[in-house]
Amino acid sequence: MSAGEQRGRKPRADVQRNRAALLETAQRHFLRHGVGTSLEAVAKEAGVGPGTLYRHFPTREALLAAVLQTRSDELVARQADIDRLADPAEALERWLRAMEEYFSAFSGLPDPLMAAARAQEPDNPLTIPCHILISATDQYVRAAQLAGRVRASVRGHDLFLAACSVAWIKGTGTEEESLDRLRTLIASGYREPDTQA
Amino acid sequence: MSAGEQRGRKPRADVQRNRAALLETAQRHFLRHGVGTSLEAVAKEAGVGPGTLYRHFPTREALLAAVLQTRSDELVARQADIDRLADPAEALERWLRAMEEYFSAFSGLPDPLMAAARAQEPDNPLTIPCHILISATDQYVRAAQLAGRVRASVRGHDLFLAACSVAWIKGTGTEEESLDRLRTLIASGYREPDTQA
DNA sequence: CATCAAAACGGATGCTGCCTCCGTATGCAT
DNA sequence: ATGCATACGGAGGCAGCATCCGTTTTGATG
Repeated sequence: MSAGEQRGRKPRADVQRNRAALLETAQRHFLRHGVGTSLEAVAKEAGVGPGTLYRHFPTREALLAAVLQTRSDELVARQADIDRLADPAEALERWLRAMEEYFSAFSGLPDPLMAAARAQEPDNPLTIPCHILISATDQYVRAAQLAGRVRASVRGHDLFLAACSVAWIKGTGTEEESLDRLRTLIASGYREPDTQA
Repeated sequence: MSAGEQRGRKPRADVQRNRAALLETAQRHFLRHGVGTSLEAVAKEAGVGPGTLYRHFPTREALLAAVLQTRSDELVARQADIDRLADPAEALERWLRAMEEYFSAFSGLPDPLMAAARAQEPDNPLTIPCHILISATDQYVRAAQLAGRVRASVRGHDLFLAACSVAWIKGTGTEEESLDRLRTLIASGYREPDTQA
């Protein structure tokens, strides 16, 4: 073993090419047909055989998680903006909307997400991201509670579920107006009633 | 045509037998495996061919609607009890829980339900039941609003969506404790804040 | 540059489930 | 008992999943 050698031989070029093509194609298909889209079709359009797809991504969730990585990064980026806000209540609100949009990235996404959030399946590639989101939500909730803007009984996990629900309903094709009514209802549910006046 | 004859010849015996067997078996399979269960398996276990199943119930939704009929009747029965309550706020609450239980009858039920509720697909056999439920919810909401117990901005449709959401989350295997927290949150969202004290 | 072995490819394959079509069987009326 | 409308049921075509293995590609080595 020569010094400076990093982990065996150099990764093959075709591996990276195929992985990139698969991710790109998968994203398009998830966008157009939802998370239940045909993986065979994805492989074919990416110009690889089914075997190659399954070698790169052993399960649908693995592919989904990889495609979602980009969007996770965007979410983290937004977090920086949100953290800059002075009002913790507004920060929470914005964060919830950002999460909801993330959940709505593809139709049908909330289902595998909930499955991953629930479980102690450490091998589910979506589990970690979910728990990160729940923790983050809890942070925002606590901050808003310290400012007396959110009821003390509320937990981050509750609002994670709420955001997931709204995303799920959105995915079923409900009109935006109904969604707004529901969001308002939920907001009334977690906000501390005004003590003034 | 002799008098007293009703609508052509008497319905065949095997038709009714098969229909009953299919409904019974389907209910068991929906309970055990959710609404996505294999219809072939249902047919086989009911002792009929796939063709027979599809002749009786052309789509999965049709079978689902037929199986759900029993439970719809139970819901109507409960309505009688609920209507007897003096407190309209409590009536609304009970009604929401009854609906939620109905939505949770089988895992995965909320999805086809939402699809039916949204659409102007008059041929979807679940559409009518859904709209009935929405109207009923609106009644309870209005009554509670007249008593000043529910915010004026709330619509029956909103709470229908909320109940459906909770049922959906329940179906993903979330613990009962989390569900209760969410129900509480939603209740805080639609209830008129106490003006007393 | 030629050679080699590891690594990756990809498609044939077996499986399950959906839904339809049509030759056959069944049961009601006469 | 007979006839005919009605219903049956399974074979068959299709699509998608996931795997396995013979073949090809690729980077390393001298």
